[in-house]
Amino acid sequence: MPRIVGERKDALKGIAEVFRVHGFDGASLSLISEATGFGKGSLYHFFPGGKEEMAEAVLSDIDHWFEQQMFAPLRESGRPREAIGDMIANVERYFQSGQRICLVGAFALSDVRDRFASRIADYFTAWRQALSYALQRAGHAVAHADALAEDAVAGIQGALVASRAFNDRAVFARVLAAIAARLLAEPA
Amino acid sequence: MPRIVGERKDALKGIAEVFRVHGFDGASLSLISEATGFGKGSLYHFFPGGKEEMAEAVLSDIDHWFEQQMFAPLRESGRPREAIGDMIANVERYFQSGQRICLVGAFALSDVRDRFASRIADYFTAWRQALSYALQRAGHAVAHADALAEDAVAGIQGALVASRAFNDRAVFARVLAAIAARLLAEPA
DNA sequence: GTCTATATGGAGATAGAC
DNA sequence: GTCTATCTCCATATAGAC
Repeated sequence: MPRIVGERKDALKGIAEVFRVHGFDGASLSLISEATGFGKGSLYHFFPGGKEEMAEAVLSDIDHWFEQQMFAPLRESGRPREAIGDMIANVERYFQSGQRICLVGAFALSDVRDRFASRIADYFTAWRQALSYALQRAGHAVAHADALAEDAVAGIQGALVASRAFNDRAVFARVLAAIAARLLAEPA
Repeated sequence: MPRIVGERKDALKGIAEVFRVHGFDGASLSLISEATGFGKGSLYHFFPGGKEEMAEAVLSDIDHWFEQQMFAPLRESGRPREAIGDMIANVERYFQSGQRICLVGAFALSDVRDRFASRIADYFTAWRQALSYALQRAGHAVAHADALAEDAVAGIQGALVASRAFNDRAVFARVLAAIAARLLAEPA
């Protein structure tokens, strides 16, 4: 008997989770089918382009979420220092203290990087720019703000790798705290 | 006609490269066969445990290389600040300005982490300890040295992710320079 | 829109001749 | 120690009934 009628967006969260845990290559359609509750037929109905189209949709979804929850506040807040503090707290929550990795970062490190290169670069570029702009409004010179922002965005990825490597979420907390301290230090 | 007789160690570099580029799952025996010049028969003769044993051997090889080239000098040099500077230069060279990723870091981020958890943790732990010890001899208090070392080890991984994400080796150079500046700052 | 059945290819791994 | 042939399994993707 057919399940309740669904739509494309209902599958996205489950697909994202499978890509996050198993990577693009390791994300088999069986796993995706299990995680979403949709059969292969339905999945190909929603995503005729197969896994590639699923990954595009997931990356687009993540981009949208970060834009709204992380980047826009950094760009628009009247209290830039506060917005930076909120970003750190959001990072801690979103990545679950390092227990959950960054799908975009993992793709960047893997052999599918070239296939999704522009989406990956856009995500990181938007983050760096939004953070740099907040730092500038907080009183930093442009060049210094750019450097700090780039260092922080990279540092967060490093914190994720390291906390998984050490298998210790405390590592994530400590490295993130060090990044926060650099971002929130008084402008020279 | 059979090729010149080889041995296990002749295959390691090629196998490592395939794992680095394609990840554990993406590293098919065909690719490994092509990269090493050995047929599947020979590969299974050298590594009866298949891909798993190949990965163990590669990780062990990398561990050995880093121990000799990077960790031992950090632990033993009479000029710790100089040793730290050398480490940065070695990192720049080894990872080819971010064009070459860290196999251990990539494994840590992927779903094979649990399978090789202790080797991965050992590699990062040895690095962190060796660097912290050099920082202590350079005049830092133990707690500060530990924190600086952890931040730097994580930061290098982040620099690799970011430079691939931005597809810009200048990112690697800049982030690595920022890490070096923190490591070489005068002790408080 | 959902499902089952199936096509086709390539995966990891093994056997055995040389 | 090397190779080719082969086994089995599961991958992505498709076709078509409901």
